[in-house]
Formats: sequence, structure tokens, C-alpha cells
Amino acid sequence: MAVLKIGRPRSEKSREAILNATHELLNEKGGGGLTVEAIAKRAKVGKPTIYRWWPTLADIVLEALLRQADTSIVVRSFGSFRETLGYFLRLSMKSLNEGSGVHLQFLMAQAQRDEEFRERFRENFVAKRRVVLKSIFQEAAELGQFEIKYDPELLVDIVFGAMWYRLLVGHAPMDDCFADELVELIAGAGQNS
Amino acid sequence: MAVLKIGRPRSEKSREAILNATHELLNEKGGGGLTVEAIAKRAKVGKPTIYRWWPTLADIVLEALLRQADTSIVVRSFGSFRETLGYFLRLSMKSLNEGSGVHLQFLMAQAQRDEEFRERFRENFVAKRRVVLKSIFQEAAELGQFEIKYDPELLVDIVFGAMWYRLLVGHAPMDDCFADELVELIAGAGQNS
DNA sequence: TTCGTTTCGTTACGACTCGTAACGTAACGG
DNA sequence: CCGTTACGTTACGAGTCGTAACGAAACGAA
Repeated sequence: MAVLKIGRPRSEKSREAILNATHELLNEKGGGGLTVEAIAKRAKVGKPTIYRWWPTLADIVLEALLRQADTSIVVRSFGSFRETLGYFLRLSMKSLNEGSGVHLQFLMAQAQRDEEFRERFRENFVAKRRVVLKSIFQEAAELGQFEIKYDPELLVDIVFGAMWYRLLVGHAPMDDCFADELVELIAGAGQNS
Repeated sequence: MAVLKIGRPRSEKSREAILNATHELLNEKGGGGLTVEAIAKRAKVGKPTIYRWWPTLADIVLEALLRQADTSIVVRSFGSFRETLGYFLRLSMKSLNEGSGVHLQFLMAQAQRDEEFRERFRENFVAKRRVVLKSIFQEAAELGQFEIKYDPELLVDIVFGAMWYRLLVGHAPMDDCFADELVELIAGAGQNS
């Protein structure tokens, strides 16, 4: 399975410069005016170099997001279901408020204009997050802390749906209060007879 | 309050042609490649005429949506809370599947790239829908059919959030089953002690 | 009817972004 | 040294943007 590599190897320096420039521009000017040329200029890189490795601007943002999200998504199991879910939600919301929210807004917007990217976004990001949250529900169910009275897929739609909704519409904050409310509602849905 | 009008009046014919062309292009080619020039060409209208009345492409889509949404949003009160909410959700989802979903996808995408339009979208569409759903909760609460154990704002985030999430991500269908599941979960959240 | 006002559709423009092609140069393995 | 691949630079056609300029058309008022 060893892949034979000939020719000049890919510049890891340029790759990181591109991802860093994307991250910076997103946080400085938002996703509104993000452009490939701006990234190339900031990263001191040729535009064809970008198009050689990423099919779309959105794919650059997706990779920039995944690079930092891998380290920030942590699932810790506490004694109770409420604590475990609450920790996960507060951590997720903190990540959104501290920068990755702009990435997600941009990605979801682009997913509406590009059907092929929408599938990549769904497979490489959304689906993975869903698995994590679902595992929290199922683990709690196995421990007897949570009774699955509703389809876990629905519960995931509820939790992530509400978060995405607030992120995209911007009518209410993504704070700990919101996380606690969600925990109470979900926990309440798996408790009573 | 009678406003004095002098000069040539606005062409109602052109206005409707523009909104109809927008509606047609959205349903034919999706929101991906929708452009002002395409609308002008389809509506047989000059491009400056469009820019005279709408500041943004998204505002045209918003008006095209509101024109048909006004007639399709109906709230009927049935005997039970489950029936009333279920009717509202099934009707909303039917509307999404039959055309207005493409409008909403486009509008939410544009709202991420244009902060000013995001506010208009929030005020003129999202907020109004929220009021309608909230009124269903409160009316049921007054009738003793539903106990408000959670902030009504949160419940609205839950219901509309889940619907928006499915619409934008496209991982699961917007069918009657989904509506029924949501009804059960919400009703269950306001029933037990 | 005539005039002033406003909108109409057409055409054209500069500015911007897109994605790609062409070029010579740089960095690897054989 | 040679073949291969990636690099950065430059330039290009295509498309869209939002606006300006123009003459014609449609209204109310004199």
C-alpha cells in the first residue's frame, strides 16, 4: 500500500499558510466577502496552487474548520446524563462563539448554492457530529440514565437544529443558559413514564 | 394620510412579472445560479427597474415568498393541542416541499453573507412565524391542554430549528412522520409532572 | 393641450471574481 | 543528469455586479 511519490512534493508550508489565511480572513471580515484571491494574497501563494488542491472555496473553509475542530470536540463522560450532555453542549457553543461559528455560517450558506458540496459537508462534518451526540444518548441509555422514548435521530435533529437555528438567524445568544435549557428538555423527554 | 402621487406610476405588471420570474427560476434551476439579470430577462424587464425597487436579490426572493406564504399559513384550532400543532406543522412542511423550501434555502444562505439583509429577514419573516407558533403554545396553555414547563421561546427554537436543520442539511425528509414526532415530543414536554 | 414629474426599457460601462492556461522555476526520486 | 510534479507569476475570457445615460411612456396639474 506504500504509495510511490515522484516529483516535487506538495508544499506543506503553503498548505498551512492557506488554511491560516482563510481562518484569519473569516474572523476579520466575516464570511461575506471571502474570496479565493484574497486568500492567495494573504497566504502569499499562487491562485492556481489553491485550485490544484481544493475544488471550491467552501472546501478550504471546511478543511480549516476540521483542523481545529478535531481538537475541540471532546466527549467526557460524567456521572449523570445531564452532566455529560451539558458539558458537550457548553463546549460546542463555546467553540461556536470563539470563531468556528463564522466557519459554520459560511459552510451552510455555500451548501445551499452547491449541491455537490452539500453532500461533502454532510458526510465530512454534519454526519460525524451527529454520531458523537447520538453516542451520548445511547451510552446513557445503556447505563439506565436515559430512557429512549423517541428516535435518537429526532433528538439529534432537535439539539443540533436548535443550535444551528440560533447561529444562522442570530435572534438569541448561544450561552450556557441555552445549553442548560436544552439539557433539561432532552433529559425530561427520557425520564417520565 | 393620502399620499400625493405625481409622475408615471409604478408598473404593477412589471412588478408581478419580476416576482413570477423569480419564483419560476427558483423552482426550475434552484437558488444556486439565480441572478438579477436572469430575472430581468425572464420578466422582460430592464435591470435598472429591478434595482429601483429592491436593494438586493434576496429582497426580491423574500417578497416573492411572502406573497404566497400569506395565503398558505393558516392556523386552525382543533379540539386538542396535538391536533392543532400537528395541523400547523404538516401544513408548513407541505409548503416547504411544494416550492417555498427553495426560497427559504436561498434566503437563509444570503442572510449569512449580508448582515443587513439578515435583520430584514429576521424581522419580516422569521419573527412573524415565531409569533404564530408561540400563539399555538399559549392558546393551548390557556385552555389547560398544555403546561408550559419550558420557555416558549425555547420550544419555538426546538420546532423551527429542527425543521430548518432538515431543510438546510437535507439528511432526512420533511414528511408527516417528522411532524408527528415533533408533536409527540413537544406535547410530552408539557404534560407530565 | 401642454408641461413637469416619475418610471419605463435599452444599452453601455467599470469593477470585481471566477476558474484556467501558459510559462519558467524549484524540488524531489532514479 | 533526467523525468516528474508542484511552485508562483501573469494573463485571459466569461460572468455578474450595480449604476449611468438616454429617449420614450404614463400620469397629475396648469
